[in-house]
Amino acid sequence: MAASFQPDTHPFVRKVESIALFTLSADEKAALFALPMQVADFGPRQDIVREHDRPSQCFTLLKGFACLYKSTPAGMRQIMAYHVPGDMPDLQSLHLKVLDNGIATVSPCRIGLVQHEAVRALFRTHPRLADAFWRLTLIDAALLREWIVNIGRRHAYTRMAHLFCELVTRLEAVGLAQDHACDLPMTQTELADALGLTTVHVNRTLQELRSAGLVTLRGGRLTVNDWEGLTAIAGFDPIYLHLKQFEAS
Amino acid sequence: MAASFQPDTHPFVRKVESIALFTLSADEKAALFALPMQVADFGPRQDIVREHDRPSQCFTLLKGFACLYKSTPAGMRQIMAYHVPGDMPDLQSLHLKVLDNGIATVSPCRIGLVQHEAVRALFRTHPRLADAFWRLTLIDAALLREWIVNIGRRHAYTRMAHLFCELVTRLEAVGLAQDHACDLPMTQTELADALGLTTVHVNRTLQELRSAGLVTLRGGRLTVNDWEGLTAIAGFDPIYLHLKQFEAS
DNA sequence: CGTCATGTTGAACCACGTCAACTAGAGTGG
DNA sequence: CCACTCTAGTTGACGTGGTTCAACATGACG
Repeated sequence: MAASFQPDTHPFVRKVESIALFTLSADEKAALFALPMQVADFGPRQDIVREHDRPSQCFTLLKGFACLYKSTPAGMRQIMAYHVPGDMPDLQSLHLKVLDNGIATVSPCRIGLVQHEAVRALFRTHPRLADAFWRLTLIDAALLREWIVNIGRRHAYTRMAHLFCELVTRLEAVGLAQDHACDLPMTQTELADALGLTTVHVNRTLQELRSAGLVTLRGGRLTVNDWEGLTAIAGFDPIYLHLKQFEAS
Repeated sequence: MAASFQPDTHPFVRKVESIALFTLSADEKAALFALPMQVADFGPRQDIVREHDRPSQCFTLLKGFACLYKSTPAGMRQIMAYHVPGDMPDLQSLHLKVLDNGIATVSPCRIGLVQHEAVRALFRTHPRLADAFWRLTLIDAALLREWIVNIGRRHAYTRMAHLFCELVTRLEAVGLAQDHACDLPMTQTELADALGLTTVHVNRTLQELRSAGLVTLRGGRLTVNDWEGLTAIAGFDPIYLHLKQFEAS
């Protein structure tokens, strides 16, 4: 695995640890860390995999932001999910032969490629990890459900607020946000593709959110100035993120 | 299991068989069929499970149509998926403690309840079935991705066309549609909730599709009069359904 | 100091929503 | 067999959130 990481600071190990419903044994952690991983670097706005690919490997994001997207025949793009370090955006390819979406970088990214066969071998020696990985894919699906609600039933203003709530909460959970502020390297065009809006309208909506004193987004950095207000407007209920902190009892 | 079914005609057994990437052994089929299942009946438009439930069992749809939905604080409803006989709409609850969505019947439904523990026991004795079940949840997630694109980037006319393409294709795959015609028991209000539109606009769009000679929907029955035309307008690419027929290498 | 991507603005337009009334059928009861 | 009711579907007039197009501003970079 990447020499630059220790077992306890490796983003993917931490991610699995943070979502597993059981406490990982030292052995399981070591096995995860020992997954043979080929590191690769990508610039911003590059495809990592494309729709209709038939990959024999999957990857984990070690550094940077990536997004999952599709294009319509009419030439429009829709982003369906954002991924942050520790995520494994194409884990689904383990059981779905053909990719039904592309994955692109947002910022420059470092990824770790893992052969499907290595993952399957891991599951054979450590069956509990298969459950944890399954749960990873189920949490991703839960986010997709909330995005459908967000795009289908919220206006631009509350929709954007909700997206920011989600991103800040997720980034805080992996230590990439403090005090409701985080790096957010996407352009307004990409935000538009994620929200099902146009660039122009994203721009105006962003200004509304700013002049309402809720958030500022400039220079690739998001600052939430009024977290209470933002979550109230968005109607943000973090249950769907299935973070352990919201799932207690 | 439900006395009224034989192993080879049981909707759920057929479903698992139809999506598994391997051929089920007689033993595996028998084990699936032998899952202890408690049958229950529901009238139309009833909740089967609710958001925030913490179920210790999941269920398969034996008869009827169901939908997965969420409500916003503003009181709007968004349907995120439709489910047909053979599906297991809340399989996710096996690894996610808290449900982040409700599931309601559309038409009268018969369901088969299965304890989580029984499913886990099944996986222990038949490990390959765990892979097949995982794949089930991944296919559901693939549909969610396409719905995001549909709602985010298509206009009412093409959006509705796409939904009809999906439903007809899925229903044909389980033998519930012939000649691009099938029962579709949902009201226009429910269609609106699925498409992120209002009832009024669904009504008008439906009339447009009909007067274009593409489909007719009346009395709970959908008939596609011009399949080529409908798929062309919708830009329908069935890859995302991950049916084996479209996945052949 | 020019170039290129990204962000910003204004004015016109339209897809879709809102409101409110009306119609059609499918039970139900007398 | 008809009146009563309830739900689903239909229609029209009007309002608006978001798009479109096109111009202009800004800032990073070489």
